[in-house]
Amino acid sequence: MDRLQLKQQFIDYFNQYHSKIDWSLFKCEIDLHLLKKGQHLFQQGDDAKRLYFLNSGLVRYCNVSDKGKEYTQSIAKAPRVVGSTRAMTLGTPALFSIEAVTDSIAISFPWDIFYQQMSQDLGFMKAYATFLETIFIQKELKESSIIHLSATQRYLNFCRDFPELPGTMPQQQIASYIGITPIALSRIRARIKESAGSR
Amino acid sequence: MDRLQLKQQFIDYFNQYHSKIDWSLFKCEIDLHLLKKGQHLFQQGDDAKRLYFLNSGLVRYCNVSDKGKEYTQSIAKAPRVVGSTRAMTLGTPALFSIEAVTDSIAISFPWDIFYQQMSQDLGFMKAYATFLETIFIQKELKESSIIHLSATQRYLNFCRDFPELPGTMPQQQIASYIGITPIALSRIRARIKESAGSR
DNA sequence: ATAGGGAATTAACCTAAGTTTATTGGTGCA
DNA sequence: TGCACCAATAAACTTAGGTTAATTCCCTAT
Repeated sequence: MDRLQLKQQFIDYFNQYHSKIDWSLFKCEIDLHLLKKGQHLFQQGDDAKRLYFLNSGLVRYCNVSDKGKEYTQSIAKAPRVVGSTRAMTLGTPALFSIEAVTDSIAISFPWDIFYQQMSQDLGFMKAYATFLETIFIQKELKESSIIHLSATQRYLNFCRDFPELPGTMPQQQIASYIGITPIALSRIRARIKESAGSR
Repeated sequence: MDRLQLKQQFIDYFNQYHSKIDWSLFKCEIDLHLLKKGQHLFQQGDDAKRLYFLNSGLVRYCNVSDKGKEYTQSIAKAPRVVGSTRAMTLGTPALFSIEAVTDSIAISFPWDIFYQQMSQDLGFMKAYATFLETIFIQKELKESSIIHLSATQRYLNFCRDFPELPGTMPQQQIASYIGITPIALSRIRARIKESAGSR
């Protein structure tokens, strides 16, 4: 799998959002990231001014609060654009790390150079806007689920949305995605199993 | 205050995100909304395919869950673009209502016509992308505050972010913004007052 | 083969917030 | 003037989830 192919996967992915993008503007240099499970694309606090494209694998966005609580904000499956919108656009340090849940492959390029080149193209901007709309809507839904649903229901939804993950991903990380402690998740799983058995 | 002035306020607002927007493309018809406190721009479940611009006043985005829990997702002060990104772009019914917290003035136009006209212009698309980046980042921060902070801390932050609102806005609504019941908020306020008195 | 370390489970206890119900306090309206 | 209604508070009780600590299980490295 060479760089050209990886780059083409990125282009194919973005074309999905808008078909008329002038990719001849895209000239910036590409970095390659081969991640082993547990390795990071970048860490909370870094200047994460690059745009990453996850060619294969699975990553999670996680951040640690002042009090040391770890929280998995988001889980992203390839193929997908990943990175910190905030860090890229405002130039502030990233508020989360991106960590490989499974071995993963990604490419990246400096956001400001890439954006400068591509923002000349209307097609790209339309695609980018659609991408932003999509991730915004996802965030709204996640917020709503945190507010309105119980931890049990959020776990069941997690199993529905990522059926391949329970078993693969450590339960601590699943718990942190749901917003609870691993102990609470363990209790919830026990209760689910029990009520399934008694039926 | 006539329509032309209200439209100009919208244009000024958007120019803030990008200065080179070709507003001659903007030809669609404008509706005017004069809202008394408590009235709605649209309601949860409506086809909210319009973009609204809040010229003056204050609104809240609120949604009611299956179980009848009300939650205030967001509070917007004029001048600001408001509306449901999801309902506009996907054409699905709105998941929240927009309600005037104080008497407010807004204008609106059909999103699809507006977008079709304005998306011809690169400057507009850059402004729109920047707008989306901004609201996405705000959502990320709100999610983080829900997960990592206690209700008490979220209340204190609310008072910091909207110093004019405690006293103006009913406490039920403040509670629903923080994600707790009015009873819980009342308890929290009592505890704060008490610990302030004992100091 | 075994010792050590992390992951998951379980139990006991604690705390924040929800629920129910009752009381107080304004505000508007007859 | 007083009634009615809603907002806010308060008290009593329940519950979900956090915290601490002990136990088991499994995997890896020696």
